[in-house]
Amino acid sequence: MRIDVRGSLSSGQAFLWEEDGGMWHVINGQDVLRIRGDGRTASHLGGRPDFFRRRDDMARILGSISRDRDVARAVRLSPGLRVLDQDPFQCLVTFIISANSNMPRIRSCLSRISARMGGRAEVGGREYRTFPTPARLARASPRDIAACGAGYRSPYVAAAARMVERGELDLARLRRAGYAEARAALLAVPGVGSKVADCVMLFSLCKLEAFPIDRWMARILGGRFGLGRGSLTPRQYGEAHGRLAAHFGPYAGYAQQFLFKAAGDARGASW
DNA sequence: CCAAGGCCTGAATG
DNA sequence: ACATTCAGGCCTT
Repeated sequence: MRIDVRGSLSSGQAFLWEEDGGMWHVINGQDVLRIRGDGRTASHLGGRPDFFRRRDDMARILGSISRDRDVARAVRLSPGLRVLDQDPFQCLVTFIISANSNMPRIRSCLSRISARMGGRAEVGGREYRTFPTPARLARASPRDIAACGAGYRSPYVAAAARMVERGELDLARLRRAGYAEARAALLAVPGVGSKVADCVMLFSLCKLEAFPIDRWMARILGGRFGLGRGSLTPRQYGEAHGRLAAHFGPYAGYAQQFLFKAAGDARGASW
């Protein structure tokens, strides 16, 4: 199945990207990815990032998660949707900032952080600002970060950058760790709760069983899984996550992404 | 562990 | 025009 580049980029996983003459340019950490319409990806840094997780066995994954009727329908609606494999530090900062916010503001805040603190990269005759390194962001004060529009999340972002810079949070190692270990390590970061941890794990740490339950997902699955309307307490989140992981299986994160995309499309979301 | 309240900020609503 | 409300939660009491 052909990868749906636009749909995947605009499904709430990534925010620093733009379409440019039939191509997409994505800021992924210190890298700038040039993505063609068919999903073929070139790295400015010269590595071989698997941004669209092409190594995943999609037939197996779709077969597994499509045992659920709602997921099967969502897959039929957006068969080219993919879970992205993003730069972990950028992803961590992104979802700390996402708390109690909305997509346009998340994007504008991240854009300013890159514009003011990111490196420069010339790609296709245009200059891009990449995402700041942990070291660079660790040097920034909460005021600097607040000036980018992060609001009360600013000290969390500063603290997270310092933890990564000092090696107290080893994101590269967590990519190879199990779900429980990665989750525990992330929850030790200020500004990171269950939901943000699941986002970081699914979108940048290869934990395909992670199933972020945000306000949207709570509404989408509310009746079926007894999630109720209000916000989930940590205990409720844990119990719900257990039920969802058991129901959707080892690729529950993919299921979540298809459900989220379908619900967003249904209400005519403009992102 | 649970509940309630507060929180930057800005677009959308009344 | 001006005041609430609400938004992909989390932290503190």
